Amino acid sequence: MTVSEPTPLPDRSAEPTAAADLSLHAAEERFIEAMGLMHEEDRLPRIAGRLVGLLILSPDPVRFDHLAERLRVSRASISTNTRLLENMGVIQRVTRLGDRRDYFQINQEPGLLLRIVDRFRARQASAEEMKQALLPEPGADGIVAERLDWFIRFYSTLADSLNSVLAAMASRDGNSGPDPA
Amino acid sequence: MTVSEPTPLPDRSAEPTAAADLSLHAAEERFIEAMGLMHEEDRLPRIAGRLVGLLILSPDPVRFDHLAERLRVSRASISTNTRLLENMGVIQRVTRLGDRRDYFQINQEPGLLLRIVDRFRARQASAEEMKQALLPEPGADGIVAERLDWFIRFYSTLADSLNSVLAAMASRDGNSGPDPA
DNA sequence: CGGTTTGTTTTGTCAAGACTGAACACGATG
DNA sequence: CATCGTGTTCAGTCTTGACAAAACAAACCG
Repeated sequence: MTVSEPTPLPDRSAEPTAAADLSLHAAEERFIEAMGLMHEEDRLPRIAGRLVGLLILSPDPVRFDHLAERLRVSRASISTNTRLLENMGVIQRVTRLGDRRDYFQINQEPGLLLRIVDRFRARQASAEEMKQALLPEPGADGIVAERLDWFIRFYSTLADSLNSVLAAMASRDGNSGPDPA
Repeated sequence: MTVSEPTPLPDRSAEPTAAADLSLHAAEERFIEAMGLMHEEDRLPRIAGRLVGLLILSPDPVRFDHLAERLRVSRASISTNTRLLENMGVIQRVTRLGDRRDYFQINQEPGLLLRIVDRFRARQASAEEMKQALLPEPGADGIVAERLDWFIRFYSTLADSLNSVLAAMASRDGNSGPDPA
């Protein structure tokens, strides 16, 4: 017999507070959906974004199958997207002695942001390459070179300032060690 | 009408094999394709990005049908995407007395960048809303609130610094008005 | 061993949307 | 008027990628 659920009772494995644990408040759902949409803008699967949202809101690591339940998606999707986020350094897989299930928690958020910096740098680099290629032909158009300069300056300044924001926040995080409650 | 060459050559304006005018150097093509990819990341059609790339490299306004030729796409696509970019304020349609064709030139680039700021602000707002909704329940988890704070602070700082970069570059641009050649 | 739990990979379906050719609108022009 | 030149809109095709179900793998248990 496959996964049989004849019992309508929520007698989950060991959680008496299961109801409070699995259901999501309206505001939480809104936040999670918003995160889904946001990450979709960044060309990540919507489920990946929802995963990030859910994990941000979860103080403790969340079990693999609970992720599937709470987001109401297939385990396959959870597997794919957790691995994706793990490789990007956005979330972290944690395990426990004597427990062969996987848990996940959010990382202190650099992953996604470094990605943004990379994108800016790529744009800068592309304009720089173009500028180089333009040099041999000086005659035609100073205006094009000017535009490329603007482009380069903008994206490099942007990437730099983003980096410094990141650094500042990282250092400020240093003191706020998560005290064991 | 701005003649692009000092015309030591006979008029070959209608010649499709006009090497200098219509064909793109390898570096130009690379740049244009890179711009296509970049804008695709920002959920704009690839052709729109190529259009931006081509117009950045074009000192003078480019004719509608030349856009289609040089990018080797249909006129329909040019129509759709030029209008899209026009509405976003990225490019500008210009016309000439006694000439019923449309020409296009790149704008001094604010359009796309303000868009980025908006996205950051949206993320900040979403986290702020969640933080508010979290307040009534003080008991559970200071760590979640901490994470949301981090999120909020990051994106607000980011949007601010981006804005100031934009402002700085705009003021430095003051001299480089669109000069009549 | 067979069976169970847990996560992964594969395969197929479906939707979104980019792009095109064709039809269209509309002014200019002979 | 018929026709051309110019750009727009519509309808259809085709690609891409997210997602789920099912098959699979591997560790564990009896």
